[in-house]
Amino acid sequence: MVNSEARLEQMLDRLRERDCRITPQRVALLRLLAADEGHSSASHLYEQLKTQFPTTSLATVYKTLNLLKEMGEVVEMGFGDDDNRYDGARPYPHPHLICVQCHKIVDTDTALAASLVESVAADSGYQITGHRLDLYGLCPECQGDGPA
Amino acid sequence: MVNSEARLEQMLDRLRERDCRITPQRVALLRLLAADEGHSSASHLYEQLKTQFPTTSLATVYKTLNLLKEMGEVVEMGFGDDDNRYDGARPYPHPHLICVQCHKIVDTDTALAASLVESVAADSGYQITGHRLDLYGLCPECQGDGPA
DNA sequence: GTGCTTGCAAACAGTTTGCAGATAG
DNA sequence: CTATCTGCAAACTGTTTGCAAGCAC
Repeated sequence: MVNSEARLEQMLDRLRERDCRITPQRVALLRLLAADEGHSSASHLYEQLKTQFPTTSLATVYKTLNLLKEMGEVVEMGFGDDDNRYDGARPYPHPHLICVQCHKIVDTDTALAASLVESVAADSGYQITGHRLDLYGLCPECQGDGPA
Repeated sequence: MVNSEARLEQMLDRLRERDCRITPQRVALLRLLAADEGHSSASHLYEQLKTQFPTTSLATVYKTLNLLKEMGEVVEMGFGDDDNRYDGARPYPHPHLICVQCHKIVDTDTALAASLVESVAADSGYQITGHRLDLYGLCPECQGDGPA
């Protein structure tokens, strides 16, 4: 797990590089993202921010999120049915484990992902630039609980 | 590539099993899905259907798509930014190659996907029920074309 | 002081739902 | 004949945009 304060500083630096203003709202949002409070959705992040900035709006959250996404500092994960989730702690492709019951999203890492990408790239002639790997299943806690 | 007529019949049988009515609109939609006209979106399928059924509506497309999804005969792929795509030719998890330029989606198969899933499952303690693997890149045709 | 940022509200797009008439079985 | 399906229109939800006031620099 990366140090979330270091990650926060890193994102702030990237914002400064781009001559973006460092507002308290942005710092608070970046802190949430850097701490990886569990691949939150925009509205979840908004709820958390409201405790510190009661007048903040979802639009601001989305604007900042889009800015970070453009900068490549945050990865947006879209699902058809659910709202999008944002991964700011580790903004590079890595497999996600998604619990189908509690909807928790966990990061993983495996060298196999890279070899899989290479192998498919070689077979297909595609020039691979990125990927997304989501594994759906029951997390250990939910296996004990039995179905809802 | 599977035989799309056979796949069509298979889907029709599954509908009959469930005592669902076989309407001309449904047959036409299933035919499009079975032929795998390139992981179409709902509105693309709708456009194609309109040439045969000028009065058809998007709602009907969605209703049938949701029915098939429930039955597990079609896989819905959601993206945050784009509309959802539907894969009816091969309704089981397999890696997709997605061209970042022409947005074409191609099916692939690799044994590595299965070993990757097993490996992560073993490491994590998750009971994996499904997965989704999308590789983004430039397809061979678009590599030649250069950037837009 | 300048102009980027905020936050409100309204606009937007894709998807879903309700319902009356049509139709498969 | 009856229950399901169709197709229209309206509702819904998550996301984006426009704009005036506020604030970082």
